Amino acid sequence: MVATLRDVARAAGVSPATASRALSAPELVAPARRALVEKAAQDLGYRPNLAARGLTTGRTGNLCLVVPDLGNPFFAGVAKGVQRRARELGHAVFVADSDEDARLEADLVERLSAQADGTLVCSPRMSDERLAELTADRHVVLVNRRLPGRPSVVVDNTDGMRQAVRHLHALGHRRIGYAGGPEGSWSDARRRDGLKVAAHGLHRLEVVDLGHFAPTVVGGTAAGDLVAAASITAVIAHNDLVALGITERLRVRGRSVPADVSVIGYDDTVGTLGHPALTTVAIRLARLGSVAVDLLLDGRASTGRAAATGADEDDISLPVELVVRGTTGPAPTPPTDGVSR
Amino acid sequence: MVATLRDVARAAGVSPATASRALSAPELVAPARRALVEKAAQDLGYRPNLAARGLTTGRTGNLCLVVPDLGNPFFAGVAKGVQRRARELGHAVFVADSDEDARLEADLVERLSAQADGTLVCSPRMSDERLAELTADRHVVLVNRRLPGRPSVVVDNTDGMRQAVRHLHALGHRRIGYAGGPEGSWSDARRRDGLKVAAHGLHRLEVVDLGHFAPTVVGGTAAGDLVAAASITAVIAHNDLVALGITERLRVRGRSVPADVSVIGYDDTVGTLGHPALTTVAIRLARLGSVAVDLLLDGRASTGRAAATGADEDDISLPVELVVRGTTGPAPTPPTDGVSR
DNA sequence: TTGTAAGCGTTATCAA
DNA sequence: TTGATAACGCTTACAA
Repeated sequence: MVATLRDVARAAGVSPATASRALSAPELVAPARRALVEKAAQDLGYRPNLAARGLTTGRTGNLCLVVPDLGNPFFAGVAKGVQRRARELGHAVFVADSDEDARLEADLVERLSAQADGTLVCSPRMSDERLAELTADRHVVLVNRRLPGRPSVVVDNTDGMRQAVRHLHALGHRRIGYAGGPEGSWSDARRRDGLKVAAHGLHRLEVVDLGHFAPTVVGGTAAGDLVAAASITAVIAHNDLVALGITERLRVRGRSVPADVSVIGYDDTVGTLGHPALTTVAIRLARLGSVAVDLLLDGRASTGRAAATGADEDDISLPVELVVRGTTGPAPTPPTDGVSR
Repeated sequence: MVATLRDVARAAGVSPATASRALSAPELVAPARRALVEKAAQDLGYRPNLAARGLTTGRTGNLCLVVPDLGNPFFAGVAKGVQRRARELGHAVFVADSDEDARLEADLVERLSAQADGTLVCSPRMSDERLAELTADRHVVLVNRRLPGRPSVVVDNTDGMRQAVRHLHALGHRRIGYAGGPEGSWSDARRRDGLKVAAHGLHRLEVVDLGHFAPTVVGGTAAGDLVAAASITAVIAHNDLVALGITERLRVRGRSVPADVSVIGYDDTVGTLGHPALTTVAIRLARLGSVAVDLLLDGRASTGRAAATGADEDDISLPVELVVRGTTGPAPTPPTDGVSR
C-alpha cells in the first residue's frame, strides 16, 4: 500500500542502503544518485516507517508527558508548550492524564516511557521514594518538582511568594492567610516555605495557615469560608482557581474584594476572566514545558538559560512575576475596638 | 539491557515462538509451559517492544488526536475523555496541538497518523475539500464536525440552540443577539442554522447576528460592545469564553446581567466560575472524546449508543443540555417610548 | 502443542 | 561511494 524504502531504492535504481543514506545522511552519497533517490521518494510519497527505524537506531522520535489532569489549565498550558517545542524538534508526544491517581501515574510512566526517547513527568504528589524509584534507569525530566539526582524544571516559588507578600505588606496588610493546595503537593510545600521566608523580617507581618484545599474553584469555595472567619485582610491562594473560588465565596458572604479582603492567586491561568481581575503570581507555563523538552532532549536548556536561576546544570528554575490586577488593594483600617494598639 | 522475548524464551527453556504465544495467545500453549513462560517474563520484568510488534502485526496500539488549541478548555476536555477511553482500551495517544494553524494541522495529521492505528481530528476551520482530501485513505474520526463520507461525532447543535432560544423566549425576550465564533467554524455555522430553525415559529422573535468573534474572552469583550449597542435584551454566545467576555464588558459599561441583558454561553467549560454563574448549553466533553475513540477503534460506539440521535451508523450526535444559572432572567420591560406597541 | 524460519522496514557493518 | 548482509524484537506461516 504505502511506499517503503525498498520501493524508493528500486525506483531510483540503487540499493536500499544507498537510498537510506541518501535520505538520512545525504553527504555520504554522490550528488547524482542523491537527486535520483530524492526524486523517487518524492514521487512515491515515501514516508519512513518510524517504528522500523526506531528498532535499529534505538531512538523513537517520541516523547511522553504524564500529567495529573489535563483539565487543569496549569497542565494544559505546560502540555501546550511541550507540544510546540517537541514539534519544532521533530518529535511527537504521547500525552497521558493520570486523573490525579498516583498508581495510574506510575503505570503510565512505565508503559509509555518504553516507547519514547524521554519522559516528562508532572507528579506533584507522588512520594519522593516512589518517584525516585520510578525514575531510576529512565530518561526523565521532572516538571514543577525537584528531586535530588533527577533533572527538573521548576518555578521560583520562593521569589513568587516574596513578591506576593511584599506587595501585600506594602499595601498595609499585616495579617494574611494562605490557602494551600492539596496535602502532599510538592509545589505547595515550596510555596509554604517561600511564604515563611518572605514573611520573616517583614515588619509585624503575621501569616495564618488556612489549610489544604483541592486545587479547584470548589476547593476555593471552602477556603473562602475560612478566610471570612480568620480576621485577616488578605489571602494568597495556592493557585488561581482556588483564588477565584475564594473571591466568589467572599462576595456571596457580603465581603468585598479588594475593599475588605485582598486576594492573590498563583499561576496566571485565568487571565482577566474574573471580576475584579485576579492579581496573581504569573508563571510562563508554555515556557515551563518547552524548557523541560530542551533539557530532556539535550541535557541542557537552549535559549534563555542565562535567565534561569537554577543551582545545578540539570535543575532549572524559571522566574515568576507578580501581576497586579484588581483583587488587591490597601488594607482596610481595622475597627477601633481595642484589638489593635 | 532490557529483557527481550528471546531472553524470556531462553529462561523458560522454550522457543521464542512459544514464548510469544504464551504471552499473547495463552490458549494455544500447554498450561505447564505457559506457566514457565509467565514466570520467566515476570522475573525478567519483560515488556514487549511495541514498535517491533507493530512492525509485524501492522497495529501500533497508538491513537492520535489533533486539536487546534489545548489551552481551550473545550479541547482539553475532549482530550481528557480521549485519554481515558484509550487507556482503558490499552492504547496510548499522541496529542498534537496545531496552534489554530490549518496548514500545521494537516501536517500533523499526516505525520502522526502513520504511527497510529487511527486518528481523531478536531478541525473546526479547515475547508471541506482539504479535510476530505486529508482524511482520504486514513483511518479517521472527525470530532465536532461532520463531513459526508467520514465517520464523526458531533453534538446536537440544533437542539442546543432550540433549548437556548426557547428559554429566552419563555422569559419574555423578543430580540436576541448571536455572538458567533470564528469565520469558517463548522460548529458555528451549525449553531447559526440551529438558531434560525429555533427562532422560526416562535412568536415575534427576532434574531440579530452580531458577527464573528475569536472564541476567547477577548473576543467576547469586543462582542460585548456590539451587544450594548444593539438594543437587544439577550445574547447567545458561540461559547462560554465569549459569553464571559460579554458579561464582563457589559458590567464595565454599566449594564447589569441578567437584569438588563441575559447571556447564554455554550459548552459549559467554565462551570460556576463567573459571576453571576453562566447559563450555558452544556456539552459532555469527555464523553465526546470517549465516544470518538470507540467509534474509531471498532467502528461503532459501545455504551449509550441508543441515546445518540445520529442519522448514520458512523455519524454520532450527542445530546446537549441547557443549564440555567445566573446570567439569564426575565426580559426587562421596554421603555414606553413608542417603539413597542 | 511446539519449533523453525521468514519477514515487517529500517539502519549499521563491512567489503568491495 | 556503494552494495550485500546482518541485525533490531516481534509475530506467524508452516512443518514437525
